[in-house]
Amino acid sequence: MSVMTAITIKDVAAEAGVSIATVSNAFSGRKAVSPEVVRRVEEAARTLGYQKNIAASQLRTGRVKVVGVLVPSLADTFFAALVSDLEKLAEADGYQVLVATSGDDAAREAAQLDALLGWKPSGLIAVPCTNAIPDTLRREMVALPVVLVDRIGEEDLPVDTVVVDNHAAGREAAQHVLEKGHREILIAASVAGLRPIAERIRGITDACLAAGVAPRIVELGTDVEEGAARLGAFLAREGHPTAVIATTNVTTLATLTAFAQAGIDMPADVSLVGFDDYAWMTARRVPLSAVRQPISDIAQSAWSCLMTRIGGSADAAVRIVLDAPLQRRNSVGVSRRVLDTA
Amino acid sequence: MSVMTAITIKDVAAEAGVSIATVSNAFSGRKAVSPEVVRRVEEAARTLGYQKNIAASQLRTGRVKVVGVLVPSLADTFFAALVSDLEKLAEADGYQVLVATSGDDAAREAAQLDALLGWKPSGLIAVPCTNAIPDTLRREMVALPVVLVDRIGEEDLPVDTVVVDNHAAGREAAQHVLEKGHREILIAASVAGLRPIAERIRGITDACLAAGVAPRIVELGTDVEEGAARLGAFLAREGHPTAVIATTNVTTLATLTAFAQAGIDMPADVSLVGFDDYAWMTARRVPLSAVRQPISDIAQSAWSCLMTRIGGSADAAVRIVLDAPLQRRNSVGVSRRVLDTA
DNA sequence: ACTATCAGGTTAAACGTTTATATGAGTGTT
DNA sequence: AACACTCATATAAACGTTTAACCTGATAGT
Repeated sequence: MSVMTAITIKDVAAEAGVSIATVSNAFSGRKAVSPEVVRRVEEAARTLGYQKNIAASQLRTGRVKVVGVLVPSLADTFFAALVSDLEKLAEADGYQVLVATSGDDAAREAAQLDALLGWKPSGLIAVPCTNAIPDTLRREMVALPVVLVDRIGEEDLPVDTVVVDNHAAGREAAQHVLEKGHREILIAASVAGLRPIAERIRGITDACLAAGVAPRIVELGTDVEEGAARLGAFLAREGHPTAVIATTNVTTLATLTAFAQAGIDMPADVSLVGFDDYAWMTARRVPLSAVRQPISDIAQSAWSCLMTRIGGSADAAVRIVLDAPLQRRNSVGVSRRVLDTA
Repeated sequence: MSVMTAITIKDVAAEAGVSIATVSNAFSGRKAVSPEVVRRVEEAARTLGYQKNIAASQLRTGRVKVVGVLVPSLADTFFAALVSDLEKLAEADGYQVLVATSGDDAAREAAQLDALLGWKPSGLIAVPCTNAIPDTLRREMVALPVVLVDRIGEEDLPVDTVVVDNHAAGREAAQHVLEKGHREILIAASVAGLRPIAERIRGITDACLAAGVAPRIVELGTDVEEGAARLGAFLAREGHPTAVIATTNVTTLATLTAFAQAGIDMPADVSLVGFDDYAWMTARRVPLSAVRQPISDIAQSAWSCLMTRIGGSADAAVRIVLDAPLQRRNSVGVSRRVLDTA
């Protein structure tokens, strides 16, 4: 065992007694190679433990089966699940996924994007962290297949987008609590400026206004602890609503935490509609009613858009809008107002 | 806008009126370049939107700031959180992370490992999906810095490992429920054959046996729905224990789901100690007592081991064992047996 | 029997970097 | 004025792969 230099196609060629071109052809199958030689090459590769150097390969061909995926955070279950699904789809198509997280910070997002692009991936799926599309990305969009997901701040983007019908989702959630007689409704938003959140809020507000009710809004941020503290303070200061609608899974958790800390019983004291749908929401004495984002459909749609573009399609950009249906469970009770008058 | 070929260092050199070597030096700083030229190069790069081709760079140098991370699944919060932490640490050190998931399938694991290794990363952090180390990995371990985390089936591996003291964690959980007077204890295991799970079970069993109690075990697998169904069936068939100790976050969720479905009140009817510690565990009327795995410490340890190895250390392999302390909250009640005799 | 085709193989060039080596222009020193 | 020395820049080779172009027999068609 000498200097331990990596095994290249050259070593395999020597071991199999053929030229390197033949080895390459034997692997890729682009040119006919006799079965006997293929066997020798494969055997040589196996005994030597040969691994193709992807960098060299991609340098030569200019293409590589890699797609970049950029999300705000893997600590948020929604994005982790999304990436997980994308990864499975990618694997099925023989692609490798390069994951980067922006941490909801525009500067980091730009830096991560640069790093990602350095790999010259064949495509990119991104959940921007703000409404603004980073410059690097905007420039790249014309040349590189890009699919934007979830946080889309602008209309008429020149790339495919996959979003959820946030307005409808908000409306449905609001209608549900309104039907149960609630009139004092609080919206537990994460960051109201974010487009999807703004849409959800608008959906809720529209439905409420149609029923002559004015909902209130509190911003809880993107951290559970912090959000619980803020909501706790709000409740102590402003008094309890009869129903809360949370607009993200993080605010749902923050709300539940605040309820637990303040000894608020759900749904007896306050009702709640959560957002997103995870196992922990049903693993409770009172299973949560929640707006279910169709994560695997989102992943599926984004992936097939990307594959179509990588396949060379130059069709006009499509905008896929998916439904986020309300899962009615037991966390929304009939309002006391209704019960009393009954 | 002609044929849209990517911008290379050559274009930058032409634009700045210098040679490509100077451009390279201007970026890397390995050789002195006059400030004026550096400025011109940077400006040229900016106006052209130049992005270094990492593949070419890595081909030439043989090194690249990338580490592979292989975990069983990103859908499991534990691994998602681990990857998230590793990603942050990597970014701080200027490394990119290549994520792959094995889906708890040995064949997929081997395939993903091959794909990962094709990038010739400078290191690898892996959570093997079974007790057995894949051959590819075993062969690579001598040349490539590797850190194994969590699922370690063998002792005396030639690489650094980071694990949790699972035996102690199990013991502590068991002692807690024993102290509260419980004698009918059920272990909700995921897959008893997995080394960390086996250790946890052994820890629980040892503590129980010392108290003259024989715990029972039920295997629930790695899926929440499935696990809840299995536990439901077990409970219906065998009757209720007074306390359940879950050995993973998934089995914790499965147990809670089964409790909710069967209308079992916790802790009045049955007590529970969960595993791992997430926001949803405290966002409840009865916050869960659970064994808290120190995820960020695990990530931190694994990362610094890897960096040391990449730095060239040839010290003997270290084995880092971290504590997983029990978080005592309200899901373990005093057993009825004790209450009655009091 | 001569040519066209084809299968199976080789040679060499190219991809975009980095870097060892060469070059050349200043700047002191003698 | 000749020399050594430094500093900034240029030239060219190398990394491991793919692939166009070329070569050699063998087979088939006329």
